Amino acid sequence: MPRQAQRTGAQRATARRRTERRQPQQLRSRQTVEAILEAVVQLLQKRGVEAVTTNRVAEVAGVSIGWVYQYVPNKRALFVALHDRHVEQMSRLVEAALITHAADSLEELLSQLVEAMIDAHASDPALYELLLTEVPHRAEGARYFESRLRAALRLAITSRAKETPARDLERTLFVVTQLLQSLCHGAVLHRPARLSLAAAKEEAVRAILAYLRS
Amino acid sequence: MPRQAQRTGAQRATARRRTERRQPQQLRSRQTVEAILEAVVQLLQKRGVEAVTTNRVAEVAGVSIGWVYQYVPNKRALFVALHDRHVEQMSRLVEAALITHAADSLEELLSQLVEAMIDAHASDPALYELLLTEVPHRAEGARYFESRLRAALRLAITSRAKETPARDLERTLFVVTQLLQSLCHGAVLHRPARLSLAAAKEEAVRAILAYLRS
Amino acid sequence: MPRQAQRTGAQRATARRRTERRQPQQLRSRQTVEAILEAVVQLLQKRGVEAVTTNRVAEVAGVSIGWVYQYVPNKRALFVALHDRHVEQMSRLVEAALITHAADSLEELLSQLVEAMIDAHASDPALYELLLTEVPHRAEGARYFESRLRAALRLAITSRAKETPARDLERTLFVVTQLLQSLCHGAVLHRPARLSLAAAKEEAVRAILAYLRS
Amino acid sequence: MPRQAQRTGAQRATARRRTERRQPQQLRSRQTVEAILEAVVQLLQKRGVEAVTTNRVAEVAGVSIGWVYQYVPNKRALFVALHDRHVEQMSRLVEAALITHAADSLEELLSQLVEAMIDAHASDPALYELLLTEVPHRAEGARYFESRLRAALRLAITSRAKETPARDLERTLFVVTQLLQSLCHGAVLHRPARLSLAAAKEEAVRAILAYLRS
DNA sequence: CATGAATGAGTGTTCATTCAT
DNA sequence: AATGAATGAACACTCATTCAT
Repeated sequence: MPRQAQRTGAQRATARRRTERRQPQQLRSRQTVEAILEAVVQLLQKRGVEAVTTNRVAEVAGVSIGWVYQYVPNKRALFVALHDRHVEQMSRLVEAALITHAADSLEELLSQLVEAMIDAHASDPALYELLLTEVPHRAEGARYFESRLRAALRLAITSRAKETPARDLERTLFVVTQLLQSLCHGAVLHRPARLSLAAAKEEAVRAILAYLRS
Repeated sequence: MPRQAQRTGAQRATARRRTERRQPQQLRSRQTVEAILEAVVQLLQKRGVEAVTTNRVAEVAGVSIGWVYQYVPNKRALFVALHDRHVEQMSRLVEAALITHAADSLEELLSQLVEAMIDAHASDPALYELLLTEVPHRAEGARYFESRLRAALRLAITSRAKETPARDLERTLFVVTQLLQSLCHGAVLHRPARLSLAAAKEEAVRAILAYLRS
Repeated sequence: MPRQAQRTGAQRATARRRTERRQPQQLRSRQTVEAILEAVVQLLQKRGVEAVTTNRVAEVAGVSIGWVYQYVPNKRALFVALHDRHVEQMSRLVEAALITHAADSLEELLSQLVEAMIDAHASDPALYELLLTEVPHRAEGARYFESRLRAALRLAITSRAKETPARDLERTLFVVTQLLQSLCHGAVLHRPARLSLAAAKEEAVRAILAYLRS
Repeated sequence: MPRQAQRTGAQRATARRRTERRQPQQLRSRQTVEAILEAVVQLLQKRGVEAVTTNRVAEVAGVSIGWVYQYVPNKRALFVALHDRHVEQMSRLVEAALITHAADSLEELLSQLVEAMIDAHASDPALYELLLTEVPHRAEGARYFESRLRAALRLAITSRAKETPARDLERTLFVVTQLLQSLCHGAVLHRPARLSLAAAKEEAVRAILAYLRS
């Protein structure tokens, strides 16, 4: 993830206590940030974006408002952190799948990738939608995710050169990255009622393969 | 787009004076709304979402704040209207292309569609990105656009049955709708530096055709 | 009623058209004011004080907002006029009873007075209470009513000198005026659940007579 | 006075920190509320109801507007609190007199009651009048005061049974409550110029006794 | 470290009032 | 005469943020 202006506050705070109990503090702050983000999610789910106020977040997280400002420089950073966390989770998912199925066929790998990405969102589509539509977010986050996804796919495709006709890799990666994302995203959020989730997954893989093999 | 509660105020006012000056009033209010939305866009571009306050919008639009509230019931509706307008423009674009190229091949049609959709956003990518990331919007808008796009594509595909192998239309439409959107959207906003816009367009068409012909 | 700054607007308007159609105009404006006040009452009853806005009053009265301002200089005057109308109605009631029962005993007269005043309010106690508690009103109105009531009672008592022991008339009138008002008012608005309206009326007369005869 | 929703905020805040600084906090909030109400009174006296805006109240009270909203949920509650405070003061006055003069005759007690109630208002009749005519208030407040006054008078009268002929207590209490209130109220606000305050007091007692002994 | 009392700038919105037609 | 479109001052209220303790 690119350097974040928003983390500066927390970083400064951390810098201040370089010498002693560094590790425990790290853990502590990680946990605190996690609790805070969880509070944001809870408020988002139960009461919508409008209900997300810094004071309420602190209350739900069970910490004081002052403590929140030790880790998060301002409200916006709260949302940014939320998106970043999501991006990080998704990236890890993708990378894990890539490694786990390094020996499998492209079809198998894509199938697993689609499965993982869809399932990650399907557990709470409403929250995911809220995140995309109502919670302000830097496009940067999405771009960062795409760059990691692209890197992963580059590896996946180049290491399986024989399965696909040789073509401009840059173009291919751009397209595959978009397809993978939009088909998973669409399967969860915009799938027509008459299309089952399983069918959507199947078709997503089909589409990507069709492109790669063309 | 589904009927909008937000327009009701103006509609009621118009309804009251059935007989005289109907057209002028219609135009007037249409123009006013347009001026207001333009003011929102301007503020968005020049000073970001945070700067969009109802009073500022009125000022920039050159109307009184009271007048704004005659046409827009609250701030949120301002953003909704902005998204709706965008969705409407895009829908018209798609439908126009469909009709204009009714006699052309699928490849030609898709090519034109991609061209039109990309160009529509490429004029001000920053604004488009802002709209998607920072300006809160009901997912409904996107879903409505997709339904119109899907309807258009259904027509395009079924009327060219011989060009593509027969397959589950529902699945096909779902996929093509996603591909078209994400490839255009991605070409404008997430295209890697090394990929030209023209190349992205070309590759988008390639990808969709590859899927359709598979 | 003392000269009212609030009527000035209407008076000016009337003065402007001295020469022609004087009578019809008079009637017209009287009716308009009446319609306006009726609209205020309606809004008061159905939706509370907060709902009474000049624009809504005009709408309910079926006249234009500009037309309202021809007769009522500002919102406050609307409330003042409402109170004034009420005071006028009550005053007339008292005076009519006085004249109608000029030949009757003091007891009979008081009985009729109490009956009339209570009945006048009992038809819509809620509205009456709203008028007293929520609708701002100059104390002047109440004082004016008291002065007319006092004058009426002076006539009633002095003309029946033999029925009561001679005493300081000023004191007597002050007390009787207060008793009559508060007992009627109280009978309608503050009567304990276990006390019937009839009993309250009876007891009111009893109390006033007891004082007068003491 | 019935439990007030308006106080809940402060109460909850106090409850949260059970162990320490309880008393100071209590005092603090009590003082703050008092300062706020005093500010309302000041604005009322000097500039009228229209001048009472929440921001101005905060300013005059010497606290921040945010702080005001910690104790008072909305503007209306400000007025309600003002009335409640007044009702509470009057009730205490009545009850204190009742106890102080428990051993005295009914005449003496009534005399003291009248004295106390009139003096309480006579210090600033204009403010009192404003409160009744311009400051919106729930009728509930008045009813609550009457119920406390009635309870006090019930005790006073039943404990002096030999002084008055036995009669329907409910009726008697209703009447005496009204008389006491209206004569005191009237003595302060509606007394004719030619009647001294002392005379009004005297006559008030006379009237109540006359009724009780009849 | 950690708190949470206190702040007050800034917001969305209303509605009394005017005045060109 | 009569309208009602248009105004914009003013308001109630919120909430991100600070800082003394």
